[in-house]
Amino acid sequence: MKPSIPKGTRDFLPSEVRRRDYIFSVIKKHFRRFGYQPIETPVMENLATLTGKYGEEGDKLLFKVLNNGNFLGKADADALAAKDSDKVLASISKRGLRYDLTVPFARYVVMHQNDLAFPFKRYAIMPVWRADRPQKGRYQEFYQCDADVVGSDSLFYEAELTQLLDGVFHELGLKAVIRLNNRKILAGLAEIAGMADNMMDMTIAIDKLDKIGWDKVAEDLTSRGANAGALQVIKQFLDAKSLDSVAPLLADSEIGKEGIAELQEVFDLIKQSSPLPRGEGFGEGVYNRLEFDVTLARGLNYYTGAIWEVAVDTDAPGQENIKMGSIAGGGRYADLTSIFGMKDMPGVGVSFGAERIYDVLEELDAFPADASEDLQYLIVCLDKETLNHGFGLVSRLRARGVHADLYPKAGKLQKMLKYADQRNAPKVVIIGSREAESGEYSVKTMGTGEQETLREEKL
RNA sequence: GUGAUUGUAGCUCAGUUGGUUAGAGCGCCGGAUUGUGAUUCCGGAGGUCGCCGGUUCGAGACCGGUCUUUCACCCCA
Repeated sequence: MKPSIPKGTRDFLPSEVRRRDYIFSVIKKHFRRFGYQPIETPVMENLATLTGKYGEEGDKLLFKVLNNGNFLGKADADALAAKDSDKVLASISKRGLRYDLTVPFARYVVMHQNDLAFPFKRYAIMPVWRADRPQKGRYQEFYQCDADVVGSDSLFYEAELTQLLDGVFHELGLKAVIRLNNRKILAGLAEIAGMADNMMDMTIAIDKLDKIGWDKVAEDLTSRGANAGALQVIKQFLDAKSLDSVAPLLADSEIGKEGIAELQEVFDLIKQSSPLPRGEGFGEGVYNRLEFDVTLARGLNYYTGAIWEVAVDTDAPGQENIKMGSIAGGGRYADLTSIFGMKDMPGVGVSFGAERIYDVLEELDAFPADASEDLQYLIVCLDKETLNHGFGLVSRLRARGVHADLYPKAGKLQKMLKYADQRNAPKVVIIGSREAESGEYSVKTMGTGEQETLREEKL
């Protein structure tokens, strides 16, 4: 049979895995730096845990796991006869693959509340699955890197998560633009525009402003039930670029004013407490561009306060041609655990899209050189008699912590050097009868082709 | 889920209005060079033309279906 893998999934070569590990390790380092602790949850959750958490669209994108055994025998016969997939589902599938890391985390917090100290800060770097139609930068299996804190509504966390986002992209050498908004501001807008009942529709429409322009957004809004008065209010709102100019427009909305105050506090905190060296960054207290963006809506239903979205800064030199959606995002959710029976447990978190970050770094050729190199020495032997000597040498080098490998057959040097080249070995130790006798090894540096004679202690 | 798009050697791709034995570059293997890779020269191997069906005397090419790729929606990392 012809080998293949499912749509939207990928295999990774060793060099790719090393570079992915590099991204994960940078992100993990910053998670830990900010006091987040690792947890793990199963790749499968009970389907009931997942359904209804991501909206109607999200439910369609859940991967369902078929029950074991004679699942059709136990299926809802009426629904089956009627070919009603949605209805028959409950009787043939009780598990599903996780769609993100946040909902399983909420479930985890509720189940382990007695073992956790609140505020509880956790991170997780794990794959998630979505039955979406694949595109570039969009896969059915991909990793998310999440940091969340639950059990506090302190705005310090909004500030520190912004610093965390900033720190990761700074270390990765990627210029990013971090956009920040607050759902309460959007709620306030919906209120004064008379669209409080369909705020979701409104935010989805205005989220597309920079992509399709105001005229199309207005069209979209109208089809979603906005009248002329509402359009005017929204237009005026979207034209206000700064927090200061938005604030007066929300003077009549309690929730809107709250959102403004919260965001202002977050920006102030970040600026006042900035650890940046003098002259770094854009004057907002972080390395990357940090902006208030009133058009930022983000899809996930459960966000209630701050929302982030991070994109590649295409104004930065060398990054002009990068076309990629958001590479990180997040937000505050007032109430994610109550559906699992735990009240008053606000949370806030961010998520890094490692796959997209990989694609961007690849396109920018921004991976550090040593991210694709692992082996330090390859040992090659010219004849059978010296092979055992070579195995002794490689064993002693490994015992010292040196990354070393042995070519397992005596063969033509030509072939063995070619193998060393493919293995990306920076140095090759050549053992022939001369070297085995004297203990003076010929060591070739592959990059330059130069060769020197060294004793074992010098390796 | 809707509408497009792609698939030929390990990789990137040619392949004329349907016509003999499907090609190139790179890579791979062997040799020039039995102690020197990445550069040079010579030789060689490698194909179910994504898959299934149809039209035809004849299909890599045309038609239908299906899978996959990419893209726009929807939504999202």
